[in-house]
Amino acid sequence: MMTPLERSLAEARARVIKALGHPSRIYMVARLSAGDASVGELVEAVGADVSTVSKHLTVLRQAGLLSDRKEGSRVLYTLRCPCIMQFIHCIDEVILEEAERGLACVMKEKA
Amino acid sequence: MMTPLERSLAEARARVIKALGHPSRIYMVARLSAGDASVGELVEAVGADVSTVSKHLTVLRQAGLLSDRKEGSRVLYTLRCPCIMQFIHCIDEVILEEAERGLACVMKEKA
DNA sequence: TGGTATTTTGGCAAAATAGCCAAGAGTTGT
DNA sequence: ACAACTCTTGGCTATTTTGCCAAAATACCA
Repeated sequence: MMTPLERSLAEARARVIKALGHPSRIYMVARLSAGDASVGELVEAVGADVSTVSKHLTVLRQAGLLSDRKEGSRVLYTLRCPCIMQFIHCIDEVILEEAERGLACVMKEKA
Repeated sequence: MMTPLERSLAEARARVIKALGHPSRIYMVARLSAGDASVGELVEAVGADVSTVSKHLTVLRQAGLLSDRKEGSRVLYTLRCPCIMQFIHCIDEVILEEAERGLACVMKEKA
C-alpha cells in the first residue's frame, strides 16, 4: 500500500504534469524552449484570447515551469526547466510507436 | 501562427501527457517501471476501487503508455515506454527547484 | 492628463474528469 | 452447473477545467 509520502510525491508529480497536459500549454512550452516570449507573442502563436493565454501561463508558472519578468509594459516568460524538451521527446516516442501500431493494424486488415 | 500540423502535434502530445497527469496514474506508471503487475496488485497499491483503477489503466493504455495481456484470470499490465522514468525525473527536478524556492522564501521572511 | 497598448482578474456557462456502485463478462476450481 | 475470483463496463453525481467577455490594473506616450 502507498505510504503517505509516496502519495504526496505522486500528487506533486501529477500537479506538474497536469500543467503540461493541454495543447496550448505544451505548445507554449515548446515555443519557450526556443527563447523567451511575451504574452502577446504567445497569443499570436496559439490563436486564443489574451485572457485565456494569460491564464494558461499562470498555470505553468504556478507549476514551477515558467518564470516571468516585466520589460516595459510587456511581460516576458522564460522556460525554467530546459529538461522539458527531453521530456517532450519521450512523449513523441510514445506517439510514434502508437502511430506505427496503428499503421500495422491497418495493413493487417488490408492483407 | 500555429500551423494545422503543429496543432495536431500539440494535441497528440497533450493527450499522452494528460494521461500521466493524475496521482494514481503516475504512481501506477512508476510502479510498473519496476515490473509488470496485475490490476489487483495495483488496486492494492493505490487503494481505490477496482473499477476506478481499471478505468485509469484504460486511460494509460489508450494513450499508448501501457500494454496488457491475460494470464489466467488476471490481467497483467506492462509499461510500454521505459523512457517514462527519465520523464519523471525531469518532473522531480521541477518539484525540487520549487521546494528550494519555497524554502528560500520562508528563510527570507524569517530574516 | 488623456489615450493607447499590454496583461491580469472576475465571472460565468459549457465541457471534461473522477470516483463510486451495480451489473456484466471471462476464468478457475469443486 | 455452481460458486469464487478477477476485471471491465454502464450509469450516475460531484468536481474541475476551459474559454470567452467585460472590467480592472499597469506601463508608455503625447
